[in-house]
Amino acid sequence: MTTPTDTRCCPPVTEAALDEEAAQRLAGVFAALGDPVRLRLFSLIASRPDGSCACDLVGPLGRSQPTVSHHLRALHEAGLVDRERQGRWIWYSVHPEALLEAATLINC
Amino acid sequence: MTTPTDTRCCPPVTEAALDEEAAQRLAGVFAALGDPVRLRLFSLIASRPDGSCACDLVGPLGRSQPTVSHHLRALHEAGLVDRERQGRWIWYSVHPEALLEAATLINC
DNA sequence: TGTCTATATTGACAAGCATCAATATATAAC
DNA sequence: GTTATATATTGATGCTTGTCAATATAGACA
Repeated sequence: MTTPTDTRCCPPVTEAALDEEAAQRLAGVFAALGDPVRLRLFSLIASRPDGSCACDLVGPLGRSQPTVSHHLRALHEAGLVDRERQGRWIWYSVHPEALLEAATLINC
Repeated sequence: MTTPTDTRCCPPVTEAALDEEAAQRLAGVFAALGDPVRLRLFSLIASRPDGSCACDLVGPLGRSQPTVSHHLRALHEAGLVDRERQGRWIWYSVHPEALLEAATLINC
């Protein structure tokens, strides 16, 4: 059983100013979405219900494989995507918590 | 008379992948929120119903006046805040459209 | 006019980041 | 074992960005 609510979640930005610690954490999430290539990458993963194989993410972006891998790592470290090995492939899928907190903040 | 709805608004990220043009535009909004100082700055403005005088935004952030002015310009250029001169002071307030589109995208 | 105050701009610097080619690692299949 | 494929890491490069001190701009008021 998991906790139903994220205890770190902040109220909408219209209700209270952020403290430094929350700003640091949430800015990391927004920064991860703040690059056009990475945002498209994230949207490619999110738009497939079961996630995406990394091998399917290189072509559509017009960037080299190392660059895509670098961005996937950034999304993962920001808490936005999960990765799971499946044989020779690695499967990426949305990790909803970070996205939820970010959405809650700006959902006014 | 202004258009009542923003025709550029995108469906949630779980429904469709972004094209390059939309990714460019939305990444700009997320990038503006992707710095801790700027995110706190934005939250300070957003948490006051009538907006904030720039003069009230320098103190709480622990940054120099030029740095705060620089970040205010970044928020304004990203479409996140409006500015309005009121005598000797300049009033900043949330410009909801860009925030709405960003929130719609990640509100899953 | 001149002075005071609020805000913006300029210029410089260091740190960070997006990108790629080359290489490494890891799994699968033979 | 070897070979092939998928992904990650390393190292280098050029561009961007956050920051401040110094300066400029612009409005208010005497």
